[in-house]
Amino acid sequence: MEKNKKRRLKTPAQLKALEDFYNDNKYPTEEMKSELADELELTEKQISGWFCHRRLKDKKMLNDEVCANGRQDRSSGVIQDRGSGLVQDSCGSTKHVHYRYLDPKEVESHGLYNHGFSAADITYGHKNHRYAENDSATDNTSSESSSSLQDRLLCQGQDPYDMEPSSHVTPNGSLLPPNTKGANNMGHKPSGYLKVKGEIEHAAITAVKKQLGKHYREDGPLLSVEFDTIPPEAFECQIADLANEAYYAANPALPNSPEVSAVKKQSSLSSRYDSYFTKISSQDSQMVRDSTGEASAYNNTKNCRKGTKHGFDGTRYDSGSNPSDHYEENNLVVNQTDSLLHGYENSNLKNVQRGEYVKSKPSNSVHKSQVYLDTGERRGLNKRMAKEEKFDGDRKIKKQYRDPDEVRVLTNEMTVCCRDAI
DNA sequence: TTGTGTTTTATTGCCTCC
DNA sequence: GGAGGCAATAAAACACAA
Repeated sequence: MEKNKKRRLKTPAQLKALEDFYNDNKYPTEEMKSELADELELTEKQISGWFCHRRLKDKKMLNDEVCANGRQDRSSGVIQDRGSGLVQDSCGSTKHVHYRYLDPKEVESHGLYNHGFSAADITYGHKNHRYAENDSATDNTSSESSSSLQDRLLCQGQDPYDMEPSSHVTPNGSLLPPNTKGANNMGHKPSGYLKVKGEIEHAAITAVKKQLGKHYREDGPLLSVEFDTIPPEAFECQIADLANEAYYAANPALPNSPEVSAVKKQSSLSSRYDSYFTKISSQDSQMVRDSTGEASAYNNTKNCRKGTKHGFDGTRYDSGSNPSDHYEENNLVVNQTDSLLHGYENSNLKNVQRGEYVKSKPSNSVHKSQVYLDTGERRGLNKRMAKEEKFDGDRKIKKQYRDPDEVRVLTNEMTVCCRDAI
């Protein structure tokens, strides 16, 4: 007690090691803690405490982000619809509400269908603050596999906010329970009826709505209504096909779209690319020297995370040096300038598949960083974020002017590896 | 330099699970 | 009942504006 009377700050090296370890495993075992304690010359108690507080911090940031995002969605007129049943009251506090107050039709009429699954949902977990980014650079195998948010993020493929209906719908169309793990990670744990209504039913409604596409009509029947068996010739109407074509043309990423098979093919491949690019980018951030020959000084934990972003920058360079390679494979026309300006979004293949949506609504991750930095709500965080943003920005500039040969090398590496993956 | 706000660390109590 | 985790709290350390 006497010794610990005055708390001691962890050294940067200790923090780095702890963060690294935390990114790999949020819940270390006794042996791990012991090893870590030995390595870092700390007590197991300190290690346990640090991990405990670190988890709390993650959780807190997660909640903050949910609130911030909720406010933003609200201000843009979009009702919260993330399968969690979250809405916000007039004070901005987050609440779980009974579903009867959240009419799916009303949700749709507010543009959920057209915009609700935009980048906001896809990149919702893509935190902008420092710890969130960190997690994106590692394979999170922990029990929470949360975000950090998990975000959690691009390379994890397990975004707690990623409520892609496809993950809830089996090939035969039956609905599976949503990823409750992800729901738990939201930091809001409704119980009993609300839990069922909020997590399962809403995800089901969302999935059905997405499958129905424009055929989901405001004046249509309730989703729970059972119908008589439809005669086999019922779907032979050409008008329906025409309608489908028109709609699919505008929404190539819809599950029912004729292009969906191609997109799906890309999807499975993309996820592999995503994870590989993450690894590459992680290595990239550690190994690649910039054009000035200056060794990268960013190979600490934080910047491994940032490496994820830059990893996508790498893919962006790839697509930039040969614009046709990347996007044409997806049968999507993406403005090259746009891809450079919004490279992070567009280079995320998940988002590319939803290019229309991404373009229709700015990325939430971008929004969030702006909100945080502009409003000054979180002063301390903002200060640090601003510093890191600046740091990151400088780095971006450096990377943008990196020797193209290096980019080419990376591109080739990726190509080879992707070929292997195939 | 000082006051204030934020972050980090340590402690404690409660809860859940085995 | 013990172990581990979570949440609340206190206080030191830190950052920054006036």
